[in-house]
Amino acid sequence: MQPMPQSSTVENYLKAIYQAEISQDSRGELVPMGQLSSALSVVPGTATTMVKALAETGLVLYEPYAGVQLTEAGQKLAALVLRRHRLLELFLVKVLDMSWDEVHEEAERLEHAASERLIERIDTMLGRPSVDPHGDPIPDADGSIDTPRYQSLLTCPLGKVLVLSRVTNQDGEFLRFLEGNELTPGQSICVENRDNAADHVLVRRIGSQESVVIGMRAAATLLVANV
Amino acid sequence: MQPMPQSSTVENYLKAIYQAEISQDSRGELVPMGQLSSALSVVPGTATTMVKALAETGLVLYEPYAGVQLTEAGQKLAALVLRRHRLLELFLVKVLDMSWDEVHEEAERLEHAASERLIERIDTMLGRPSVDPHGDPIPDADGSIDTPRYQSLLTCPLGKVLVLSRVTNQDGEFLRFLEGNELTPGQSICVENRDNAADHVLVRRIGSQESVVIGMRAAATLLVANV
DNA sequence: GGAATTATTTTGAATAATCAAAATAAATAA
DNA sequence: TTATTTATTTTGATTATTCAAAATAATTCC
Repeated sequence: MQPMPQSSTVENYLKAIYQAEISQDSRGELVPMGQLSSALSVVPGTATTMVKALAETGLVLYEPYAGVQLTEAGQKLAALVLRRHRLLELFLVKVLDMSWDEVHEEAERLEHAASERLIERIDTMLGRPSVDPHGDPIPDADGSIDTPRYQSLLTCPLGKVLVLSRVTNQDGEFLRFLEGNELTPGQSICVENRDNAADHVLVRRIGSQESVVIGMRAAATLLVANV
Repeated sequence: MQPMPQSSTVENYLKAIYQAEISQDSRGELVPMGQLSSALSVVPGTATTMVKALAETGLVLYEPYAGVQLTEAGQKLAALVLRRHRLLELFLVKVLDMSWDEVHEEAERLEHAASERLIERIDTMLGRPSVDPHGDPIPDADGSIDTPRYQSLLTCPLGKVLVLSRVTNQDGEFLRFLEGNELTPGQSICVENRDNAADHVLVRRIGSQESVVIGMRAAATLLVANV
């Protein structure tokens, strides 16, 4: 276990592995190199090299040809990066009045520059919030995170009033589309129909007459909770 | 003139050259490599190498064995880095309630991560301020800066009521010392005595009974204006 | 003005992060 | 199970930034 490097590159690798791990349908699985390298937009060989170095420092476990997995220490660091990211996003939206479709990129850079001290201030100022503007849960200062198991628009019951709770898709274009239709976290909605042939779902915001057609791919990123 | 790199290293070099240039007693002088390398805490050879690369991009003019100087383009970029730094400092103090002795380091990192867009928001929110918490002038968005010519505690008249306007020393220890004695920008003060033999000056804040003894080295960093 | 000192540049090497492309292993299909 | 396809790893280079130490230029000091 080597002295741990602390570059933004390392933080980005840990974050990517972390997010791949939690989005894995079945838990406890190794993240394959191909998935990691494309998440980070590097060629596969680069990811292999980097992950081997990370393994030296004890932040990840690496199994050749199988994949990579965070250790306890790696998980904690990754959660803290995510914490910084999400608190910054919320801060930019609430305090600086930026729009939710532009804060992701900004936070992507600031998360590596903001000190623990600054993040603490922001957390306090925002009243220790539990989710960011996209409904993503914010890890607390010791790295623990509470991730509610939501259903997506693809799996939730039809015709029932539900609360749109989380959007796991940072694409600015898509977020502006949602905002334009008032489909933002906290809104009550109802899935009126799901058409597999047409590959889309029909969503209506409670209080609106119009329903919105969303492709299945995109609909999978909209998560809902019971009222 | 090559495609311009845009790393935080480049920004730090430009900023250091810029600040060396304006603190130069006589203007229009080249900044020697030794001065630059020690400002950046790198060995002289490193500064030479980097400056030669910067010269390729057209951001600086380099004369071997003489020194370096910013071009028009380099000046503008440096001013924008300084703008980001100073707006961030003020923002951290005003909005996040951080203390003026801790914001320098924080801004030192954030200045390379904050987008023009974010800086614009901050500038607006703060009401387009002209100086940061240390009284350092904030360049505007097109890189122009208005630097009033202040006198220091070493050159100002004795026994006259003056306004402490700027502190050109970011050392946290020193700033806490000043704050402890309420010697912060905006306060009215008076230099009661200057003792060359003892290498110190005697300053009194108007409204206080006690006067404070400050060494000449440090006193040179306190700048004052007429009331 | 030549010797000693100081500043600057050069050279050679190191580290972090990356890519391209060849080599290899694993998975899939026939 | 052999051949093919796909994923992963290795190898050799490259770029940015840095340092140590040798070489060189400039300055200062009798």
